[in-house]
Amino acid sequence: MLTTKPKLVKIRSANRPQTYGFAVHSLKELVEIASRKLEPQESGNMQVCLYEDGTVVTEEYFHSLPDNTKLVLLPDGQSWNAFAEDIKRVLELDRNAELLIKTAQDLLMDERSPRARRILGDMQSTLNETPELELREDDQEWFEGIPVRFKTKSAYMKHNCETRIRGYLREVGDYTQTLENTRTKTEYKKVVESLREKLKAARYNGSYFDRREKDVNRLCTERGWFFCQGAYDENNCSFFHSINPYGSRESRILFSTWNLDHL
DNA sequence: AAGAAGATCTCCGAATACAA
DNA sequence: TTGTATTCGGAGATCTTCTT
Repeated sequence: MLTTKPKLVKIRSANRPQTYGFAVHSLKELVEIASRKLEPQESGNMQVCLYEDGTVVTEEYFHSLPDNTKLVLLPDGQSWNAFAEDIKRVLELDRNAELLIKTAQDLLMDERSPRARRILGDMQSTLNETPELELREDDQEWFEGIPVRFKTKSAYMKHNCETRIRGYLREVGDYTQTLENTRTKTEYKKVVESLREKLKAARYNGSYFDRREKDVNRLCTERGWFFCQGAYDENNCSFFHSINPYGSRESRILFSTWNLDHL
């Protein structure tokens, strides 16, 4: 019996990144053995797509593929988006962080396009952030320029919030002088006084920036992420603005320009 | 004369420094 | 710890100058 040369392919399932190599004589054969190996629990019909762009592979097309083409096995009708898969891989930060930083650095060296440089630069600095560190002794760079009495990031952020709120309050108080009408003026003063007492009782809401606080008291996540809440007349931010001032000195400084309401 | 480019002014929020 | 004055930098508005 004449045996034709088998086709060599690499194939993975849609759900798992592990790739397997097979040597087969037809697409039909590939679907059979790959299904058994990769998706033994799937009972429905399966199809094969190109990993690269999701093109569905037919029997005829299969024979024209070069050896070692990367393929994906998935249920009939389901489409494959390699781009989404690549992004997902990049986002598996914990597993890939070091490799990613190195790769981004290398690419950045040769990259000329400003847009690509920006994306790579952002990625690199985001990956380099160390929000998990909390103590001054562990992240001295973060504390550069901050009085020595602050030993933890959270304590400083809390203080930072208090002074900010006091600043706002002061501004509101200063506005009194611009009022002409005496009755309005006294009423306004009363409101400001009441506001002052309430804020004082609430310790100037320092807990807003303190990630050690209970969920209801803080505006950030337990890791220190703040999300833009959208403009004052909207319920959320359509741009998904976010920042973690606990991550790096730069983010901490940048955060001081944040108003959390889009301005 | 019109539009582009540059310079200047003004306002605001936050940082900083200092006092109480 | 809290309050206050000063400084700094960014951003927008406005005015001025330059170019065509």
